[in-house]
Amino acid sequence: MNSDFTQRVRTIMKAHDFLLGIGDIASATKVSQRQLRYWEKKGYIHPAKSSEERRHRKYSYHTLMKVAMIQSYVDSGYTLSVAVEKASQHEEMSNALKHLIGDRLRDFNILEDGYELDFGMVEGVSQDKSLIAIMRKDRPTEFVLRNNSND
Amino acid sequence: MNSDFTQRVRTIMKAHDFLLGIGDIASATKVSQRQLRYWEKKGYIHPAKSSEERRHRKYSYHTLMKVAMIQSYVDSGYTLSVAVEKASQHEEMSNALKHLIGDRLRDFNILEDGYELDFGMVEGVSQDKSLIAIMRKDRPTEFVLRNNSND
DNA sequence: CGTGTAAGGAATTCTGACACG
DNA sequence: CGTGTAAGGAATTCTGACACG
Repeated sequence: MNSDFTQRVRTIMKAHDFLLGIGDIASATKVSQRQLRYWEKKGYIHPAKSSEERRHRKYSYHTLMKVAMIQSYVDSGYTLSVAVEKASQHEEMSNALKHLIGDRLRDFNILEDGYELDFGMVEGVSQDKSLIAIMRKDRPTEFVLRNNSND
Repeated sequence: MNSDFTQRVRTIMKAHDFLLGIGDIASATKVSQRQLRYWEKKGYIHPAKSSEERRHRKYSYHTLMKVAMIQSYVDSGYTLSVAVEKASQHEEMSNALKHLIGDRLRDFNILEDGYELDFGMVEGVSQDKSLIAIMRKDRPTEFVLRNNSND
C-alpha cells in the first residue's frame, strides 16, 4: 500500500476522462456517424459539455459505453427507442466499474506469469486478511483471502 | 448470473477496443502531439496496428494508459527515458483491470442509492458464498461475502 | 535530448438536403 | 422513424524543417 502506487492508480483514473471523436466512436461501436448525429438529435446521447464550444463533437467514455449498449440491444432486435430505454438501466455499470478500481485497488504485483491485485479487507472477515485477485496466463482469474504479511 | 447480463459485460469489454486520435490522447494526457510523435520515433509508444494503413495515427486504450503513466513519471521529475522504463512496470495494470471485469463479473444490481457487483466465489471459502462489491452513494466501496440465495 | 512553431497538403467532420419507407 | 449519400466549407493531422539548448 505504498503512495507511489496510489499515484499510479490516480493517473489511470484520470486518463479515463478522455474524449473520443465521432469517427472513433463509430468504428468502435459499428454505429454510423449519421446514426450518432440522429441519436443526439433525439436526445439519446450527448457530446461532452467541454466540447460544446468546438465545431467537432467529442464523446466521453461513458457515452461510448452507452452507444455500445444501445447498439447491443438494437442487435438483439429491439427498436431504437426501446434499446435506449433498456441501455439506460445498465448505464451506471461502467461508472461503477471505474469507481470500484479507484476506490478499492490497494496494490498491484507482477508475477512471472501474471499479476496480483490487492483489494484490501472484506466485511465480516478478519481484518488481517486481504482480498487478492490472482490472474495467471491461460488460467481463469481467482480471488483468494490472504493474510496480510505474516505468513 | 443471467445470460442477458453476460451479453452486456461482453459488450462493455468489446467497446474497450476503441481507438483514439492523437489530439484526443494529447488533451487527455496533457502530452503534446509533438511529444507523442517524438515518443513514437524513439519507440516508446506505437500507434495501433489497425491504423497503419491510414494517414492519421490511432491509439489504443492501452497506449493511452501508457502515455498517461509515462507523463506521470515525467511530472514526478524523472527523465523521459527513465519514465518510460518505470511506466513499463505498470503497463500491465490497465490490462489486468480489463481482464478482471471480463473474467469475473457475474452480475450487477442497481440499488436505490448505488449498485452491487457480484464477482462469484472466493478460493478457500464456502462455494455457497459469493463476493459482492457494494457501492453506495457517499460511502466507500465495501466487499462482502454473501450466501448464494438462501437467506 | 526533447519540444515548440510556421507551412502547405491530405484526411476528417460539419450542416442541410434529398432519398427511401 | 431511422439511416444512406453527395456537396462544399471548416477544423484536424501529417511531414520535414528550423529553432533552442
